[in-house]
Amino acid sequence: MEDVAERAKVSRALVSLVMNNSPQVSDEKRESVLRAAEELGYRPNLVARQLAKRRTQTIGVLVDDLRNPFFGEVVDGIEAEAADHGFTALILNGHRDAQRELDAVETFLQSRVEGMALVGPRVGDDDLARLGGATPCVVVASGGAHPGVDTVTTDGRWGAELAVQHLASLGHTRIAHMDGGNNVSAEERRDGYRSGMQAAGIGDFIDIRAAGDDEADALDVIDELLSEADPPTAIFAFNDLLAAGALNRLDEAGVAVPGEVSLVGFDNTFIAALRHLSLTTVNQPTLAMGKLAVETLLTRLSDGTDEPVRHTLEPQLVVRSTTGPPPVQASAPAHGATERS
Amino acid sequence: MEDVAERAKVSRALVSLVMNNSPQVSDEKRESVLRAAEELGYRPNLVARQLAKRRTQTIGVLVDDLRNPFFGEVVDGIEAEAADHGFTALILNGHRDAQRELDAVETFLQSRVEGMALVGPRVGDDDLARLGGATPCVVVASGGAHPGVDTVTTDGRWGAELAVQHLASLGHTRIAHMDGGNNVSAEERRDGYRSGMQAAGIGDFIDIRAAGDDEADALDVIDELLSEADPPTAIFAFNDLLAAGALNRLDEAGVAVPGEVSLVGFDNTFIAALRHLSLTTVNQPTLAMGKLAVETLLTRLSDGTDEPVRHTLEPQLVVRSTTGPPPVQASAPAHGATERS
DNA sequence: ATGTGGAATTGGAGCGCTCTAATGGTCTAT
DNA sequence: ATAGACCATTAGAGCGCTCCAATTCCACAT
Repeated sequence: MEDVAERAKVSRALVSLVMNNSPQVSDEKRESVLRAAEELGYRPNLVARQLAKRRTQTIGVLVDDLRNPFFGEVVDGIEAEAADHGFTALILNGHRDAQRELDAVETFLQSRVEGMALVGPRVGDDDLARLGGATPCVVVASGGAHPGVDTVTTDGRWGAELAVQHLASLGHTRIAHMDGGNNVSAEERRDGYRSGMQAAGIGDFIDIRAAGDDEADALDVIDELLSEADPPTAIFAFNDLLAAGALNRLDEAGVAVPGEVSLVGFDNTFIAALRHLSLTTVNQPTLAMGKLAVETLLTRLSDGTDEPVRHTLEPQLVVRSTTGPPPVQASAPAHGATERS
Repeated sequence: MEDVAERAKVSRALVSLVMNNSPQVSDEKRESVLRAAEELGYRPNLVARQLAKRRTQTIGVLVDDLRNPFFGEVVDGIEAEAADHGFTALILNGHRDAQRELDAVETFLQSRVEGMALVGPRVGDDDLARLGGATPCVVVASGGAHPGVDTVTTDGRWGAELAVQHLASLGHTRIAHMDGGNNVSAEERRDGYRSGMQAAGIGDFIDIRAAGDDEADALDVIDELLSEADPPTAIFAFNDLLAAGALNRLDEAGVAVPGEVSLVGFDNTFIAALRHLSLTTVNQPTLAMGKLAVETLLTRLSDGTDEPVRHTLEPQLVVRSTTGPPPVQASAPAHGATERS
C-alpha cells in the first residue's frame, strides 16, 4: 500500500479511500491509484483491514455434518445470502460431535466473527443459551425449542401432519410412524404424527415404532411390521434415508409400494427425487432457511433487541410415487406381485 | 490483553508468551496470567495475531458444489486434515460457476491464505497454472492433467478399466459407455473405457454414448440404446447419478438389472450404497484425497520445489447388485419380468 | 566481593490498514 | 479584499498482537 501511494504520488490515506471506493475522491487521483495498484499487483490485506476496522464482515457457520446433503443445501443457502450482504462465511465442521462443535465456536469467537449460524448443532440447550447471550447466534434446522437463542426451522409438527393428512385422504387408517429415535427433530415430528392422526379421526390407530435417522434403522422395524397379523397400509418415516431403507426392505419382501403399503419420507433431499426411489416426502425449504438465518443474524446485529426470535418455515408435501390408496380388500393380499411404476 | 497484563502485574509481552505457551515462562507467572485471562474472559484476537505474525494458518478450500455429497466428503477430509496440522480451512463455494470461483480465489488471496485447495474447479487450465505459479495451490478431484499445478486425483482411467474388466470377466462383450459429456473428468474415464475394452479383447464393441453428469442425462440415452436391434448387455456410466438415472429408466422399460443388463457407476457416493439402488460402482477414496491434498500443500509450503506434483490414488471396484453375467441366450429375452434381489 | 552465564522478563517497534481531525485549495457571498 | 463554506487530500494515531533486542534477576563459580 505504501508502494502504491508512492507510485501514484498520493498519501496512503488516499489509497485507502480508493480501495473502499469512497465517493469523495477525484476521478483523476482514483485513476492513477488504480493504475498504480494494477501495475504493482497490489491486493489489499483483508486481515489488516479487519483489524483496523474492528469489523470482520464474517459470519461463522457451524455444520453438523458436511456429508449430509440436507445440511449441504442449508449451508449453501447461508453462504449465498451472506455473500449478498457482503459477508464471508467461515464454515467449520462439527463432525457430529458436541465437543468439536464447542471447539469450532471458540475458533469463531477468536476470529471475531460478527455472528454465527449453527446448522443442526448437537450441543446442549444450556450451552446454546449461553452462546446466544454472548454473541449473535442463530440455530438452524434443529427441531424443537431452544430457549434463549434465535432459531430458524421448518415446522416438523406441521410437516408430519401434512404427511398423515395426505395418507388419510387417500383412505388409509392404519398409518404407522417410524420415528427418529434420539434425533433432535424426532419429538416434533412424532407429535405432529399424533395430532395428525387425531385430526383425521383415526387416533385409535396411532402406532409409533422406534427407529432412527439412518437407512439401516428401518430394516428391523419393517420386518417386525410385516410379521404382524394386521400390518399398517401406510408408513410415515422420520426422514428420507429411513424411508429409503424401508422401501428396500419392502421390495425384498415382495410387498408392493404403493400397491400394498404407502410410504412417506421427510426432508426432500435429492435422494427422494431420484426417480428410482421417487419418494413422496415433506419438503424443507433449505435455501429459504439459509437465507432467513442470515437475515435473522443481521437483524440482531443492527437491532439490540434482547428477546430471541423463532422463525418457523412452512413444510410442503411433495407427492411422488410411493403413496396411493390402500389395497381394496381389507384382508392383506397375497405377497409377491411387485408393481410400481 | 492490556487488561490481562495489568491484572496479572506483568507486561503485555509476557501475556503473549503465555498465550503461545512458550516454555520459558515461570510456572508462577503463567498461572497468574491464565487466572487473570480467565477472570476477564479474555480471548486472544486471531485477526491481530495473524497480522502480527504475518501468518494466517489458514488454507482456502474452494468447492465446486457443496450440495454434491462427493465433494462434501472430500472437503470433509481436507478440513479434518488441516485441523490436525493446526490450520483452519476457509471454505468457499464456487456454485458451479467459473467466475464465482475466480472471485473466491481473490477472496482467498486477500485473506492471505497460505495455500488453497480447489475441489473440482471449473476454471480453465491457464488460469489454474497462473494461480499455481503465484501461490501454493492444489487441484483436487478434477480428472486429467492440469499442467503447472499440484494435483490430487483418483485414477479415472484405471477406474474405468476396472469397471470394464469386471463386466468382461462376467462374460459381457457388448459393453457401452455413457460418458460424462463436458465434465472435466469425462475424457479420462472415456479413455479408460477404451483401453479396458481393448485389453479384454473386445475392442470391436466399443460404443460410447454422449450423456452427462446428472440423473436426467441418462434417460434419452437408455431409450436410444433399448430401441436398437442388438442392445448392449452392460453399461458403464460416467458416475453414480447417471447410473441411477439409467437404472430407473431400465426399470420403467421392464428390463431386468442385472438379469438382462448390467450397470456400473462411478464415485461410490452414498446413493450407490442405498440398498434400494445397490449399485456396483468404482470407489474414489475421498478422505484420503482430502488428506493428501493438505499434505501436498504443506510440503509445498516448506519445500521450495518448483515442479508440480501429481498424486494419483487408486480407485477400487465395489461390487453390489447391478452386475451379473449376461443373459444366456444371445437374442434378447422377452421384456417384462423384473427380477433383482 | 566480583564476575559470568543463562533464564525470565520487558520495552518498543512494527504488521497493513482505517479513521479522525487538520490542512490546503477553490468558490461564492459580503 | 475578507470571511465563510465546502471539497479533496493528508498526517498521524491506533487496531491487538508478535518478536527482537535489551534488561533484569539469580545462582554459581572465582
